[in-house]
Amino acid sequence: MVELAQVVVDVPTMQTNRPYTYQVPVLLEQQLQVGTRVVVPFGNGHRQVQGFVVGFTDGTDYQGKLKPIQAVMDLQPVVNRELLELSKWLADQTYSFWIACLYTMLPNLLKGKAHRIVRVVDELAEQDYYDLFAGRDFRDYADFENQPEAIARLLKLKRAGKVRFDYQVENRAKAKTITGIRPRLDFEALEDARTSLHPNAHAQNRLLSYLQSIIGRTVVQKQAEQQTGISAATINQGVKKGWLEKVPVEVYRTPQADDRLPDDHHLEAPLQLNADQQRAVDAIGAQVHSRQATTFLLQGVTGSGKTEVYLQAIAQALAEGRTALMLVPEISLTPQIVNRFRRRFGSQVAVLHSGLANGEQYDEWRRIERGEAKVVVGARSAVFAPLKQLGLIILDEEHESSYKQDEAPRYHAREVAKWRGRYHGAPVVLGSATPSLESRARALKGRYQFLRLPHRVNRQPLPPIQVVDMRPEIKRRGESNFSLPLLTALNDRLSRGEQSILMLNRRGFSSFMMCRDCGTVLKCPNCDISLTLHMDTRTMKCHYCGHEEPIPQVCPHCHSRHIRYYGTGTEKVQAELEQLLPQARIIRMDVDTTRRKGMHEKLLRQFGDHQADVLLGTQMIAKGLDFPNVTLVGVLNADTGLGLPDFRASERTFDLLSQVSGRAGRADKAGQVIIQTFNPDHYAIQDAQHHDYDRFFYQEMSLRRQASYPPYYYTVRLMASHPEEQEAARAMAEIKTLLEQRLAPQTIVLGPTPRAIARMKRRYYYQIVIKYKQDPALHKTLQEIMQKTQSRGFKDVQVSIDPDPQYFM
DNA sequence: AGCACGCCGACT
DNA sequence: GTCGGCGTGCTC
Repeated sequence: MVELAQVVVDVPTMQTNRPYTYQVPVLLEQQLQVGTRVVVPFGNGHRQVQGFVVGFTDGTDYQGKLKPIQAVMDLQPVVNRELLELSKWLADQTYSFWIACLYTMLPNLLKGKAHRIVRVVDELAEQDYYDLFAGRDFRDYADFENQPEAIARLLKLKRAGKVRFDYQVENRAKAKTITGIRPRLDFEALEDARTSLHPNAHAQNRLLSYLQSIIGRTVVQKQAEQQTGISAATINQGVKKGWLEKVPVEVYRTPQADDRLPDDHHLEAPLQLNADQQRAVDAIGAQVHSRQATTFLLQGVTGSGKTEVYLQAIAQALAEGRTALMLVPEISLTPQIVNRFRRRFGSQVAVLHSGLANGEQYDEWRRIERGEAKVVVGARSAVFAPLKQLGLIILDEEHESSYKQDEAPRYHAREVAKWRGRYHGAPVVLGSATPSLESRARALKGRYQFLRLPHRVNRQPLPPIQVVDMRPEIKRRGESNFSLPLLTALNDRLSRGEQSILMLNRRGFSSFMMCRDCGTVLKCPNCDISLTLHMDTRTMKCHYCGHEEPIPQVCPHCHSRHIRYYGTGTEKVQAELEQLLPQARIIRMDVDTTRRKGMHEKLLRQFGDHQADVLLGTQMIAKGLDFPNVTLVGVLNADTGLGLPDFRASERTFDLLSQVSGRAGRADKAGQVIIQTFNPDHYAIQDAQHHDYDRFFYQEMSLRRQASYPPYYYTVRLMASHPEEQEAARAMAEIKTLLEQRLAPQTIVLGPTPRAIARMKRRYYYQIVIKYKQDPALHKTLQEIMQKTQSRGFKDVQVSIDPDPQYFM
């Protein structure tokens, strides 16, 4: 009985979203395993694609002739049984392609690159040969991109049988190697060589005795040269004479390890815990020990020592011979936490996030896969780290929306973590100072085990928060981003040599160009949204599609010269601040100043070294920063997020304000927080002012209950887009009819409505929001919709389904 | 996705 | 008549 392989191919469409059956050539039988990548022929012609072996079978219903697998790309499976199962579950839960889920779990380099090669197979006309192939007999098809005439000529030649298209899947995953040297002779033979040397050949003599000292070992050539002073030239001579050979040595591309970190023999000792921390560590440790997949909610105020609880719980998992996963929202923003883990656990720590270079990402992944790294610190996608024997999973700042991926597959790391916890019998700890309403509600219901750290470790009170009503300020002093109290406080810090952080809440706000005569706002030609002014590049940019154009001198509509920019951008605030406080040194941090790799860390280091007095930035500065010299935190516009049409607007505002407040007075100096707002009476702002999470929680819960929103209801968002607005609307109307036929009567279907940004990238968007408590028909119906929208009735309609969406705009 | 097949209008 | 446009269906 011949075994056949089931392969999921890299063709992300609904029609091909299932395994295909292939023959296994005898030569490949040994290497082929479930979870290895393969190259398979697919479709007509000579097309080949990458695929994953997901199983073996001995028969198939398929009537046609089975094709053989062409090549095996991996010596070892790249997806183990757990992750294969997880990928299947993920595809089902998020209504996405299995192949897309597999790639999401793996480092980028494991996505093969498909090359189309155009090969000359028959005599060509002189002109064609010269123009298209420049004297060679093959070219990469990609070279002809953006040359439609050339492509047309190639297709013609193909039809005439003069050229052929070949396919090649390139395996981009390669280990980095450096040169090592290894003796080829034994001690006596090297000794013989030495005695027959010319007496003047001192260098070679030294080389030979060095080789004698490293018999049976391989040494990195660079190291050998440094240690012994022997030159590369001498080593090359030795190779020629057959004394030694050069061999490639595999090395890991390790991401920015801080050189001040200790080696594994001088690791930092655990800190003394207070009673609350100890109780938390004990509770988690007990579940690690008994392998219970309990979910904990660890709610601790800023500065309550959550991280130390994590570290000690992880140490327990390691002591039990298990591994641990630590997730943080945006790791590139928190280098401090990575360093803290490295100081405690040394080289057992691997770091995994999308900011790494592909090579680094791949190498960290392999260290984990091989069991060399036992603790993984990483962002969202690190939840798929191939750790075996997982003993503990931690999600810090569990309320952060960045744990939800906002493109397909739209998974939430929290749910994946719980799945893996169940698989391994590992507890999951959700940590936050301001838990999501969903998590806190589950903790109260007993679905999660609730742990609290109500006290700060240093026993310092939380900093006082002053709320400044901007309405009278504006009346008194005119348009300004700075109220008098804030300005006074800034001046005060400046004279005392202390530092300040200023945050501009830019959500839903940016600087746009408007004509003062006719009111025309400069808009993106592809999207239904105004263009944003970027002074650094002196262009107008669309934040949605990337469209860019020069800053207009006159209004494109009425040709008036009175075209100005409005809105509050960080640049504009910086300019105003420079005028008000000319002596202050300011560092601005936003998407523009941190675009370049490493700029983030650089700016933060500069601020930490007190090379500036004020750090001015957007949301990105709110998280995890810990600068002892910062005693003032100002929020310039606390409420720009409140007006958004999103039921989580208040929650986000409360989280953000609580978060930034924690940045002031972390060490022995007392801190102060000033929040400027036009809504001083809003409960989100008031409760943040009084550090009162509970009050906010109950208030917000009652609103959610009234409006039937999470955590009382679950939500799903469906989106459809089409280049023609009516087509998008029509498709959605049809989907709505289907939903109403199938779903339970208690389920609420809202819409279809045009999205807040109705047009993006030349497509019109409509959405439907489903709210439900329990609906046995929902899952099947949504799958049916994904199928149905492939048919001709939905030509050019793109439909996406977002379970538990984080944003509704 | 990428390709072949097949139907239709526009051209040497 | 044939060339090439695009809509349709299939890929183990």
